Amino acid sequence: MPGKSKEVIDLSSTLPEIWRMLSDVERNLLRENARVLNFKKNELIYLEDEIPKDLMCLFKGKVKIYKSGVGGRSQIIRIIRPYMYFGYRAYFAREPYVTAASAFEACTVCMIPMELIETFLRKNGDLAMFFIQMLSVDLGIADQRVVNLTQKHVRGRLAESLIFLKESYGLEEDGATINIYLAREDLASLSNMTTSNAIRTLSNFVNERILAVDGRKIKIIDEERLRKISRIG
Amino acid sequence: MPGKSKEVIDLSSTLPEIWRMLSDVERNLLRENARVLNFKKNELIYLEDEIPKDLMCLFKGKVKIYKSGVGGRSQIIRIIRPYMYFGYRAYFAREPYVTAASAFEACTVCMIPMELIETFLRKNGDLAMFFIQMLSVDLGIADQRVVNLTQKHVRGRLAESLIFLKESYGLEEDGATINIYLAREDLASLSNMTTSNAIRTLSNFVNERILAVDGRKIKIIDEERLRKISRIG
DNA sequence: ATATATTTGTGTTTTAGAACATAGTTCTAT
DNA sequence: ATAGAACTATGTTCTAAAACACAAATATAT
Repeated sequence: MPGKSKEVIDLSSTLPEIWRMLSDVERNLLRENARVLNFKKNELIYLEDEIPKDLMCLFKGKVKIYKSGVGGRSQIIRIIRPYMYFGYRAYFAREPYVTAASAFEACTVCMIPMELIETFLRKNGDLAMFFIQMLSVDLGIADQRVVNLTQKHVRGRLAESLIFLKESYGLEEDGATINIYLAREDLASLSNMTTSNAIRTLSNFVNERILAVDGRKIKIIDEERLRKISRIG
Repeated sequence: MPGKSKEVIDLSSTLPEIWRMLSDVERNLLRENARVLNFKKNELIYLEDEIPKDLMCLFKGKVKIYKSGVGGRSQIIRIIRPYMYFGYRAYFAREPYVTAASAFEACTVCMIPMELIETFLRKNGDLAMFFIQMLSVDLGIADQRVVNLTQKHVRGRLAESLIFLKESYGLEEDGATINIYLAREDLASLSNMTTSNAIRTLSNFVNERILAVDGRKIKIIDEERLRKISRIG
């Protein structure tokens, strides 16, 4: 069970886009209804086929949104970093979740009832546009992803995922190590390949001096080359 | 150049969802700004990298939304049937188009300036929710599509496309012929395979008495089996 | 601390589907 | 009506990536 935190959170700084658009009355309602939950590493946040109830905002940690495909093979659809919103699409579509979400590492998530969000945005054009824009951006990314995952070869797909991880979570103090430690299996599921192929292609990149790998730590040595591999597929 | 039609269109019946949600003043504005254009078969409606300006509603005909991928290989992202809206995602995301649209067959399209739509929905929660819901449904479909196109085999992907075409455009009077005539190349681009493979797999389905094919006419003989192939991949 | 499970790494085999080649057929334009 | 282009069909070859098999290295739990 996820732990319920009772500490006081300053929503004006953690949910700035939404907070800014609300009236005082609405802000009070938000404060009263928002809950903050903690999840342990690998804990499930929501499951496929569940009924969506909350808008979620990741305060701390890393989350993967994934889908189980043909023959149980799972596929990471997107990854969430702090202060990104998630979990609202299915509610708006009036559908159960078609994806699941779980914590890559210990997480803190703010949950806000979707009913509340919907009443807010029905009266607030700016808030409505905020969600419309997020959905539109995500839909564009999904369309792009269809082409990338189906047309690029394994090297291109892995290179792309590594760059994506770097842009999402940034680098450590050394200016080279990607700031997320994934299992090879997750790297594979993000790049639509088998685990063996992720391992093999990663070793190839190391031999070609594009990366340096130490367990789950991945250092980008030659980003230019990595980007080129991603581009040409 | 697409032809500009001067005939009077009854927007209350062609754009019922939007019309219903507007005030009289807004309806007049809509009438004054909506244009109806005709496109010939294979004519381009919009192009990748263009700046999106209009919400489009297909009144007549069939439209494909596609993306050119790695090495010029093009991929159909979705297909539009009458009274579906399209062309608005990129505007909302504040991006140029990342897809192109062209007419499978002669089309009539209603164009409404996006600025107008945005001002409407900023004041109208129901209209905002209408777009939020459309985007949310489409995003769910795109997520599902990523898994289907990457994990299913050619037979599964083609079977799925055929069922999708049937559900989108329906059957002819004989209750079996899919009501759209696509080139094998388009069938391939919809199912993420090469044209040769689309042709070959289609012939296999004919040999297995799942389909009957006469040129571009495709008859579904054994829908149950087709659905099973689509399901198991 | 030690047993058990999970993850990583590598070599080998198999296969689905792309690429290529060629020919027949059906549109389309003048 | 006829030439050229585009589409459809089928056989053959080739290759990327999956599937499988087995160690070795780590992590996790008792």
